[in-house]
Amino acid sequence: MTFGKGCHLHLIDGSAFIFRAYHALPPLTRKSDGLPIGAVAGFCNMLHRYVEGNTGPDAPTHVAVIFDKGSHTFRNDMYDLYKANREAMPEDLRPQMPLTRRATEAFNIACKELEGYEADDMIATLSVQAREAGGRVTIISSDKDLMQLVGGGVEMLDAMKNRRIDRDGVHEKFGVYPERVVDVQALAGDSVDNVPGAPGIGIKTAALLINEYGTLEELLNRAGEIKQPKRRETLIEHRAQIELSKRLVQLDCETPLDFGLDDLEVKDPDPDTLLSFLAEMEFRTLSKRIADQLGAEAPEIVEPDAPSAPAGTPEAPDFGEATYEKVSTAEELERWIALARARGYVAVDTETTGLDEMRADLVGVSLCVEAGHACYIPLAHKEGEEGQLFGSDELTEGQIGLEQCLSLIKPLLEDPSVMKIGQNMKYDAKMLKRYGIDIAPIDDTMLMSYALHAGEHNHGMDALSERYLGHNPIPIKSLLGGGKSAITFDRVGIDDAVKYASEDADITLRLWQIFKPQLHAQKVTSVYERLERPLVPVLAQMEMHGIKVDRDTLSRMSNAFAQKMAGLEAEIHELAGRSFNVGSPKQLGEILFDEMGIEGGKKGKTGAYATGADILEELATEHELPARVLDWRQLSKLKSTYTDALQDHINPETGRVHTSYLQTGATTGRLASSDPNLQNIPIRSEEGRRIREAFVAEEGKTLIALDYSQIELRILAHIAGIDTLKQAFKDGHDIHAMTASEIFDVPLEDMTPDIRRRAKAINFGVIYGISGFGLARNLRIPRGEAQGFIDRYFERFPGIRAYMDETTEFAKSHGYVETLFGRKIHTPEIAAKGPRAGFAKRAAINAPIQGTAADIIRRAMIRMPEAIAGLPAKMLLQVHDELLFEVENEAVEQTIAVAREIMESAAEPAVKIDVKLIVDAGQGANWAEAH
DNA sequence: CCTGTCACG
DNA sequence: GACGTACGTGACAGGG
Repeated sequence: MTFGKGCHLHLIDGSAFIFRAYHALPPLTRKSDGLPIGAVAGFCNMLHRYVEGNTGPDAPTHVAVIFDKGSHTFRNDMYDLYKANREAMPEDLRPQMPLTRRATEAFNIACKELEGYEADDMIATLSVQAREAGGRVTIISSDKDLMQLVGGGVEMLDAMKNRRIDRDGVHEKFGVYPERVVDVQALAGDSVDNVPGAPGIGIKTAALLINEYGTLEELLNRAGEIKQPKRRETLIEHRAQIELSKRLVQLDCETPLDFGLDDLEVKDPDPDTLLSFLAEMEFRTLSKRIADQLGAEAPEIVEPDAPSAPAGTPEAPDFGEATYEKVSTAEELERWIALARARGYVAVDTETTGLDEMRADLVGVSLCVEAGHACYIPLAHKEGEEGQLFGSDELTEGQIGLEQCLSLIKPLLEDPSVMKIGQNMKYDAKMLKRYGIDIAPIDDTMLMSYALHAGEHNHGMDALSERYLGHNPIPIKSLLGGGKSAITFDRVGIDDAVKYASEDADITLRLWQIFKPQLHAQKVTSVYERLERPLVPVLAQMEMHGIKVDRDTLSRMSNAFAQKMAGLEAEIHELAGRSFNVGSPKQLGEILFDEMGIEGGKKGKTGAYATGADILEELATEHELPARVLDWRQLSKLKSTYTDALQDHINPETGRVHTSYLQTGATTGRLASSDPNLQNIPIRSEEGRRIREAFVAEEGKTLIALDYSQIELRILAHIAGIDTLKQAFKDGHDIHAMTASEIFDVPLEDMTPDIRRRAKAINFGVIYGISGFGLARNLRIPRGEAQGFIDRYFERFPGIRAYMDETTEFAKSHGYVETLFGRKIHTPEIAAKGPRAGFAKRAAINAPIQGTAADIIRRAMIRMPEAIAGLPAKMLLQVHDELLFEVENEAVEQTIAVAREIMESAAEPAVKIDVKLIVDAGQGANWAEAH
């Protein structure tokens, strides 16, 4: 195609791309040989993103990436100090420069440079040629030196901010239009390029003067007329320097090019060339992404867990060759502490007698400062051979005393200039806190893995070690045994303990070295630093506070449940005609469908009849027995899971229940609670709700519950941009009634509870990635009817359908979805075939909504301790959209006000949500009252 | 150890 | 055209 009218030339400032890529990424190296590769990686990513974005009316017909060549140009001949203050190119960038040229060629984009000229001059020349040929030009750069070229079909595009700069944009920046930009620059000078200009005159003054006198020449000729004496003298005195400056900033539009515009025509990349280049660079993610898009097979790249060393640590020894030391004297410990201080970071792991940090005792500490070089400090190992009934309580010889070790190590662990690295640091932090150590600052490999790989795999150390280091750690079972005969870590022989504990610290350090640069490369640094890491001390505090649970209340309820269950059991046996285990679904199924001859029994994959609540409920309309079983099951659940089990979780020392929050448990960013799970305490049934009466405030204190009202629907309204929903929230309307009114054409004043209930189910369904089947089951209506509701819903809210389609498309092309705060949730199953694809699709639709809500409450929690620091209040529990506090009676109102404000504004300033977040508050002597 | 069931948001 | 489906969790009991 001959370049002419209707053509659109894109000129990419290659150097700008490279430097941006270089500074935006950590110093990545190629795994196989340690070649610095970060800038090339960033460059390729930018190029790829650029190519991807080339759709629509602004798509180019011609394109070139223009590079600088050499450092000596004609400007140095004019002025030997030109760009003389530039720092030398970083050592690790230099070898990457030729690779960026190869990258450009691999993408099949014209790659041009010219000895003795700057890229800017070539860009100027090409722009002028294109403009004269009647075409459009977009210069992809934010370099202000290029602004003089704008106009007459030439625009600039700041790729980073995705902002187009036209003549008005230039005027905004320089106070003059493009044709006078060089005049302003000549006066103002440029410290970056070492263009002198006129001393004391900046862009503002320069623009003022140029606008007054028209041109630089006119200004210099009539400089004597200037009223301000200082300016007048400067201009007269430095006239030569100003004129030189103008020649320096003036771009050369007549560089001798050995190619023409027609040579720059846009071409599709050749998959083989591009993919083999990416493979050579060992860019795994990008290769895969591009291969998927081109419909080609991604070439194989050596796995990171292959024999080669992890990035940045080419000298890391194999685990087999690692040296693990036992530290048995204060001198040895001091030497390790010095090593850690010298490094500025140290991996730390604590060994204890159990998994409950509130009750376990510290047994030892391991440290690692360098891959393959770690130590273990045994502190409380006891004598006692295997098989011996009672171990002696004598401490094994050769251990530093606990007190001495703590006093030596405390300054290191609390030193703000030494980073402490751990796997699941919350555990170690809580443990150490009980020994008077506030460990900080911390990095956590488990949380890094979560920020990077949520949805891909779990984040336990064993899994991470195998996956990223290709090494299976020593199983703890091999030291402790299993089952009843399991021993605690203090009974493990010190030599074994040294191997195990040192290895854990070693693995942690190696994982850290791998994950740290990845955070940056994957753009999840801020997720990790703002949403994950700062939550650790907050959760640790909450868990250590615990919540007071009244044993007597639970015990009384247990007895009452037991009595009722016994009555029901007798009734059930009577109805069945024989006694059987009501708690056995298998036996129940046989009774119902074989012995009693009820029709419609369905067997699951195990061959047993299904007896779920939904099935029993259907049967209950006709039969008495299933109805009784349902009652029995409810009581059984409440008793075994709550009234009985909770009592066992009351810590004898504190009289409180201390849950443990798992920060990486849910893929979406939600927390999970365990041991016990305090996020599923009953509330929906009246009988179950009473269990909350056992969760009480201390004497003289009150429990406060604050929960976000409809947070997920509000987020949906924002993300999908549904104006009707936004307005309804703004007006404080009943959102389910409003939805019902919209889709069922019922005026609000005629709303019935049943119609509203249906709309509510649809609203929730939407959040979950609605299906006709799911809604039908939930509402117990025919599938066709449910589908009709959904169809009307989408008709009424087309934006929701669009959101769903866009989200699934995004998941398919990227392999992940994102929350408003940049949390990535990977969706590897999205490409699956069959029913798994359906699961993955709905999960992908739900994840940004649920995840954004999770991010918001996390932000509130992170800010909360400081906000309530002056109040006699403690944050105790989080239940996804609710926070529970315990506060002195007299400060209840104040605490509600403060906490509510933090929660309602938690998204800000990072994200502005179109719908206001509303927090409801309740208070009382127990959780039932407070909610 | 896995499955079914059921408690929560 | 059939198939199987609401999203995210954890604990408990039964049964192999």
